Amino acid sequence: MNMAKFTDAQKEARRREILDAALRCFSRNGFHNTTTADIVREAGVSQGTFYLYFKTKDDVIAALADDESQSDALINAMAAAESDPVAGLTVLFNRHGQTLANPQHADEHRVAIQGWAEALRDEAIRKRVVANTLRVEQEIARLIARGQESGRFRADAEPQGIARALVALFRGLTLQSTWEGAFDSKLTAKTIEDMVRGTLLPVANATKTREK
Amino acid sequence: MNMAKFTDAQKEARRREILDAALRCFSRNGFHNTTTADIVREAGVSQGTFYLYFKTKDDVIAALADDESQSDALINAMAAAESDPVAGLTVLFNRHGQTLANPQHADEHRVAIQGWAEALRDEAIRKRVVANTLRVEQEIARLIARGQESGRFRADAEPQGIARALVALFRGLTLQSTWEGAFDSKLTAKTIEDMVRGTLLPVANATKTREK
Amino acid sequence: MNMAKFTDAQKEARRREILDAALRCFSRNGFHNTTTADIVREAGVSQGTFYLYFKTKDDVIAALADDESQSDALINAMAAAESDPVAGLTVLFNRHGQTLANPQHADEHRVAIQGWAEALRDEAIRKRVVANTLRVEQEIARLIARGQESGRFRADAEPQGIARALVALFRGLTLQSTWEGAFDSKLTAKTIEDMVRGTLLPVANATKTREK
Amino acid sequence: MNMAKFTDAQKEARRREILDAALRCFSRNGFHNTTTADIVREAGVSQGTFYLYFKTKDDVIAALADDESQSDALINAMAAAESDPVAGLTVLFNRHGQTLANPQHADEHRVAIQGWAEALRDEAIRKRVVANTLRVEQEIARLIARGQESGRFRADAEPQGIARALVALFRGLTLQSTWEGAFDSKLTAKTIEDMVRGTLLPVANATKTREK
DNA sequence: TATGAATGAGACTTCATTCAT
DNA sequence: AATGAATGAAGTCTCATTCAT
Repeated sequence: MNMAKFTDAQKEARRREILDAALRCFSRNGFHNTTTADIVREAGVSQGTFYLYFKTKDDVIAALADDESQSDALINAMAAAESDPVAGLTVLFNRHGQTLANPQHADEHRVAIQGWAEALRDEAIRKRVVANTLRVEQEIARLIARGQESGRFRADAEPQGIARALVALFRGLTLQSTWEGAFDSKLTAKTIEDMVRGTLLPVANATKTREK
Repeated sequence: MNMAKFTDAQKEARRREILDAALRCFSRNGFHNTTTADIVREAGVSQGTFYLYFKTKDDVIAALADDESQSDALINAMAAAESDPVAGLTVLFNRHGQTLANPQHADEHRVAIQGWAEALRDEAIRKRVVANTLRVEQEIARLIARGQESGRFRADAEPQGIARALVALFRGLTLQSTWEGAFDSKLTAKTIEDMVRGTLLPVANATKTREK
Repeated sequence: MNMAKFTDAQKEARRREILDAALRCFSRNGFHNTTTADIVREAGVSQGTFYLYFKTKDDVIAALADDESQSDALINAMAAAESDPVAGLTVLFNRHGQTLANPQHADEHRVAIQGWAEALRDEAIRKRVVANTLRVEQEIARLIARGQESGRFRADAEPQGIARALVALFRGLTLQSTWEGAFDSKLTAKTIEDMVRGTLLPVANATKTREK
Repeated sequence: MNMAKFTDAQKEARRREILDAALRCFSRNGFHNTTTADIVREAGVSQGTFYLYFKTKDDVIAALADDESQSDALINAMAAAESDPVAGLTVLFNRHGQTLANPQHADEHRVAIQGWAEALRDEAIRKRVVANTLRVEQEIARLIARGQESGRFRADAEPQGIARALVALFRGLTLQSTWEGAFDSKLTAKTIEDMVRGTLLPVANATKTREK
């Protein structure tokens, strides 16, 4: 017999196809109202093939949860790369605001929300989600700390608490923007900026900003 | 003739029992991993009885979504009742922070999160959740507006945007506190207060507070 | 305790109401797609009351099968009452043709057909239907025999066989007229008359008739 | 790639097995007292397999209704093939009489009767049954018309009406022969022949026949 | 006599997963 | 590596019937 007919890259590509198909299905109908039959139909493969790439249906959910982490991580990386922490935060906010308003990411958001619910009952998923949350929080806290070190952020702010609040805020906004078709991203962005400014910037700066 | 065998109150009580049982089950295993058999076992009634009080299993989910609305409404009512809008907001934050930390409300939060996911695919649930969101936002926005009228909040704040952000923030915190066993409510409460203060209070006040 | 609060007549009236309600329901949805809940709703009584008047749901079906017999019997009685057997048969045909075309009897026909199917699996119903069939056949055979005795029908006709064929014919026409909205009763009546004439009347008569 | 694991013929055979099993079950207990579990047990397949070949239980009923049509059509085809219309009718009568008396066809007749009842509430079935009825009527009417053209049948007979009456007659006889174990097919056949003769054959012929 | 809430067996159907080809 | 027919456990919901009031 000939072994390893397919390269790893080919196999990975196949896996991705199935994963993308699953994402679309899950977004449309939710995890539990999506059958493996739906997924394979959407992916254009057979039932048997599905099980060559995933051990169970829950496996797919977990794999998608990882994906989500990766995209978040990407955003963070970009933000952290900025040398100016204020600009870094701005990049972070804008990026996130854009994905909220961008219909192209709608599927991912819809599936992410379902993942949050799933995390309640699936230990593996929960661990991934929590770990991801902590990681993002650390990134943001570090940005804030750098801003404090450089004297541009108030020294008495709590990087940890603020970071956590910001992640929570983003998650909540994801919910709202996904439920409602329209989403006033400008108003929201302004509010967040105000909040962050009021909390992080020294009074003098804050005042100046307001007076603009 | 028409001697009502059971009063409406009795029937409502029965319904509540089933609803509470369902809440416990859903909290434990999630909507979709809870069978009607689980619910009736927990409630101590027969399968048939369940369908005497609910048309379908999804009906229970919707009913629970309503419940959630009611409890939120209660909180708001109390907050709005305060003559001092600043105190009103404080009541609101404390209340919410307490329920987050209170294990007694854990079931409700766990089910609420699942409801958010469910809202993505069930129009009826989505409408309820969105309507509830708007209602809460209005309440908070009104509190803020009253604070602005009395000159205690900055006039240039956007009540609507801030209210929306606060609701989002609360939702996100609900996620985090439910996933992680422990939740540093003190740090979180302080952060939120800071955020709100920095955003709402006039600079002079904000500064004073900070200096305390 | 006071016994016999209701007279038999009152009880019978109540029973009839339920029976009529059941007939309407069965006609609409068939025996098996009609629930006892449907029947009591249509009759305006409670579930419990239903079981005061009927032992089981099948009981209702049997009772309706009897009803059918009675109405058929009525028709026969009238036909038999005619002193002239030819006129008697004519009455019989016309009566039957009229009920086929009459929408008022539609429910009864629809339920009768279901009874035929039910007779296949329910011994009690089958016995009733067969007994009824035989009785009607006897009546018709007797009419024919009387016609033969008076010399108006051909002596070599087989009353038994013809009677049986006529009953079969009527049943088949019931099917067709019930399935199809419209029913050309005139053409059918003429055909039956021709058939009977050709079979029963002496050649001379038959010819004369034709020549008219 | 797309190596058809099973040929269409194999799949059709499997479908037939289930269909035949269903026929036996329906014949025994009726549509509504036959469970899908009964059918799959009789067919020797699993529940899941059943739903691989039929969308619902009602689907099976419809499929059987079609089968019935086909067998009837077969009979007609044979009758129509006869060059002599009188002989054609005879073939038709004999065929039908034989299946009535033949216990091998008992199941089909029992199920056919149930289909008649089912046609009252299921539009799809009704359409099939009515269409089938019309088709058979047309065939018979054509036979009669051919007989008239060749001068062997009376010119004043109404092919349409007679055909319709004959179909009705056959249906009614199916009922009777199915309810009662025994069925005097000889007497019945003779009666039908007499009826048809009396109606269709010219007087001279009719008389001659009688005198035989 | 009348009510209608309660019951629970059982019906239909779905679906994740397997395995022979 | 790929297929897709087969499986059967399990889920949701219905409904004839009972019984305490």
